[in-house]
Amino acid sequence: MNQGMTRRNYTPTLPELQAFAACARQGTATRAGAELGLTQSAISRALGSLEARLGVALFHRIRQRLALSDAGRAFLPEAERLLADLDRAALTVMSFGGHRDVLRLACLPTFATHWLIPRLAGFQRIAPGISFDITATLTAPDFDRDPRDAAILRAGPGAGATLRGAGQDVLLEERLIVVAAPALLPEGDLPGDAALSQLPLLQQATRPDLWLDWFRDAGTAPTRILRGPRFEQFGMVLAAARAGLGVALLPEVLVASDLASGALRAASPRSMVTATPYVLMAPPRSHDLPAFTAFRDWLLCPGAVPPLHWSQAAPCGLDRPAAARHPVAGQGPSPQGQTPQGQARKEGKP
Amino acid sequence: MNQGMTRRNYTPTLPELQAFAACARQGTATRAGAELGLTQSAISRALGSLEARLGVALFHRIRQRLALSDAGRAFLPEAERLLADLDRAALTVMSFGGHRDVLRLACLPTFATHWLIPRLAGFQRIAPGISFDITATLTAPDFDRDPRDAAILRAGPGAGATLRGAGQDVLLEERLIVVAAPALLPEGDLPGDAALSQLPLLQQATRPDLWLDWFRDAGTAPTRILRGPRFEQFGMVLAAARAGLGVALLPEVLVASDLASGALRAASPRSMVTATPYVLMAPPRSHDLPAFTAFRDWLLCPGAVPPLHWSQAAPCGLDRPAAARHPVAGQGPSPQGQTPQGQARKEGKP
DNA sequence: CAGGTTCATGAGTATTCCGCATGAACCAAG
DNA sequence: CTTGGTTCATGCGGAATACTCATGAACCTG
Repeated sequence: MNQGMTRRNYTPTLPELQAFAACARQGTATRAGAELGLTQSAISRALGSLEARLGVALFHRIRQRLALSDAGRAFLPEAERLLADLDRAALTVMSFGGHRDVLRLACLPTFATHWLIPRLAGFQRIAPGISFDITATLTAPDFDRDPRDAAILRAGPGAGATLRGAGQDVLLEERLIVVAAPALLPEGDLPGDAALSQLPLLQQATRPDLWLDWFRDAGTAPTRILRGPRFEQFGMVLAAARAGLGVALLPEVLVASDLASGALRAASPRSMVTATPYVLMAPPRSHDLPAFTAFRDWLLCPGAVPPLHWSQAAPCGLDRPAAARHPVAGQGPSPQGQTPQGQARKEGKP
Repeated sequence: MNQGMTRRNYTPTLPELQAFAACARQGTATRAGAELGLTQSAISRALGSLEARLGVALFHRIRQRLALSDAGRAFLPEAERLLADLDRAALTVMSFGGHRDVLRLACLPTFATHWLIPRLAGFQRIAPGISFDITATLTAPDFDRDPRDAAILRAGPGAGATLRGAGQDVLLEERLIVVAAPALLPEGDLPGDAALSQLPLLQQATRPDLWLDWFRDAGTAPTRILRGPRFEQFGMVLAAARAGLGVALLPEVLVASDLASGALRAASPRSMVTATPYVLMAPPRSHDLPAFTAFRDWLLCPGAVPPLHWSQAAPCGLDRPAAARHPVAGQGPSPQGQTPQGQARKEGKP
């Protein structure tokens, strides 16, 4: 095999390390392959090759699953750190060069984790010369001081001078739905609002009014609505819902994969669209960066951002029904921590 | 190219990193190739490939030399650390490897150096899953407090409670012979005892009576016998003999290879067997360790411990004429520093 | 039982890594 | 100046690596 150079026989190859890390994350070689865009066969071989090379069983084969051995558990953080360091070192040195672009984005954390990052592989295929430096934020950056090229947040009023002159492109609306772990829901039809309010309602501390808006027409007492475990981010609320701690009101785009896998179920036929869609915002200087313009074009193109369970022939836009095509200049975003103004639109049966 | 997996296009390959680091060290691709066992061509390509991948010139080509660029200078420590970390991580996880047992032995230092360790390769071939941790000692370990699994010392009376309950297996007798560097010996027949006593006699400080025992029947004055350079261990005595400092009385098993190579010659046709053979001693708990029982079986098997110049077809036991098969329980060893009790048996012509 | 999922592995394919040979540039000695 | 040696870059070809498709065995569910 292409060990290359005079590497000692025990030195792992990068494909082996990647296969190992993906198997550890996914629990099966088949799913690791799906994550890495390879076949189960390639993963199985790479893993077997690595184990033979090191003379250690990194996984126990338990029926049709891969369970980390003690050695594998010890090796995993090392392998993941090595892979991350290698990427970081390359990106760092690339900043010396004029021919590679690093696009620096700020993004709402849960949206980055659950929507943006899983889709970036698609953009990489289109533009392999562009890489990313993504930081989490709840507030819009001051583009005059902050070196970041763009931010993905929810649009909204306010934010003062921080977005002077920054343009905004609407990516998708924030459609909220009610979900819960299947064990928490009664069998049969979906519960009505009255029944829902009897269940523990998971609270998002930075969006305290969401449940109030949801139950506006139900006449439910506010004290009851606001009672329930409280979490600071949507990501935490999502985890609590999965754990069966209660019923959650979450953006649909963040729970698509959990709904598909059955970890969560819709708990109401209704949904609620807020007045603050997700937007890409950027200062005028960013429009001079080829990396940014390529990224923006891709995000806004109706066929460019596939659903998470992407396949070659899948039509695009299934999770982006109505993306705006023109920037809304001068309008500030409402960070996740601010109460949205205006009436949230309701959908579904009242 | 064999990028492997779904690595981003900018992620360097290991051959590239190695070529880069070697060029930085050597200053030319040709010398880097020599260091890595490759041709200049392979190095040049790998380096060019890495630079193209990162979009950065890592070296300036100055006439016929490679000089690190600023980017290259920044990248070098990262690259070297990554390569080192990768090796270290692999070695670390390998230490979990394959059901390996570590057998902890204490052993007389010169016996370990000259007899045991040179023969361990043979045992490794039989039991590759067992490795060793060998420490030097002149005294028997207290197996109740000491974590060591076994010890190889000379048997003898005394030693009190340290060996309570420890079993002993005789490995081989201590047969002493007189040797010297060839240049120190007269031509022709071996010298008699009278002539020997005229030569400097190398003294073993922890075994002061050995020469007295040797010359018991010769009527040589004790003062003359005990005159000569004095050393604390047999290993030092052996080195002094090789250096031609004098005549040495040493265990035959420790000088076999020097006799074979001609560095030393027998200086007397006689030999003297002491009452304190080499023994393997171990507490009862060690008999529950598969590694120990395997080692003990190997040591005690008549065909298992070959002479140092071992070959596939060589009959075993040539240097172990009479190994005891049963443990001598409760009998303490005499450390090398103690005077043996009882009359040493004499062999050869008187 | 049938149907689906999983891992391991044979056989074959595409790509990477590398060696040999060569040309151009550079350097030192005569 | 010429000659001989050293260096880097690159064409061409071969061996090894990384991977896919297909298949069998084991496992799981209805």
